[in-house]
Amino acid sequence: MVFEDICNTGLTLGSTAISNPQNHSKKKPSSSSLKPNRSKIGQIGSKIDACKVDVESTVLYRQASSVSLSSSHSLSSVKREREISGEEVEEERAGSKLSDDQDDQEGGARKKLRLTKEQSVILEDSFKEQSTLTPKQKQVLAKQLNLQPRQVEVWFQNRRARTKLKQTEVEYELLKKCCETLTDENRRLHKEIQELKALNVAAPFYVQIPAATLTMCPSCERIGGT
DNA sequence: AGAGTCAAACAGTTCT
DNA sequence: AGAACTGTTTGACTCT
Repeated sequence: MVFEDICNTGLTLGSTAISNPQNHSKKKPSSSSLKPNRSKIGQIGSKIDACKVDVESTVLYRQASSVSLSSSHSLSSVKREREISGEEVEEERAGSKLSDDQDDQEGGARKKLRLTKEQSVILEDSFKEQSTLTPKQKQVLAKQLNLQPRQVEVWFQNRRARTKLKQTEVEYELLKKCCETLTDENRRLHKEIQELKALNVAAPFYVQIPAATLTMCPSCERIGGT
């Protein structure tokens, strides 16, 4: 492989493009302090919809989790079980009620929706085919997944952003390797020059041309003719 | 649409 | 064992 092939990514080595924006650790705050800031009145309608979905999914998530937690499985298997039971979750999502889950919503703390395995698979498949959706495709997919079109839209936005981030990380690693290789090569060549110079000083036996006809370039220190 | 960000959910590790 | 802490993933939002 040629260096140009590796290095021609069109990227600049800016540190801001490399840093991971998600690496901000936070202590888990108390639920009462977790009020999302919602300032724009114009978006309240859609947010109410989103909240409703979250609340609904919370009920279902809890139901799925409580079953798994009663067993002796590890946390990861709990998650897997929840994903496996996605079909039930999906069914219940459609006809869920809010009334019997008021303890969860005390203080207005909002739980986060997690997509089921099936929903994720379908979204991933769609993304593989096309990374952007037409409004029509969005509608169809939302209906198929029993989600709000807005949720599908947001999922695609996030997916694009995170794909790009991963790609950037891969390219950064490639450029880093490329840079290291070039540095090594540069070091090696400098050393070689020094050795040749030393050799030249020690035994200039090969100079056959009369010294008077030769000139030395002051910058590159090469010997040339007149 | 993309970038930046927040925060819930989850996973792994350390401490008691 | 389980509480506490730390780090990661991901759904959702705002701003440009």
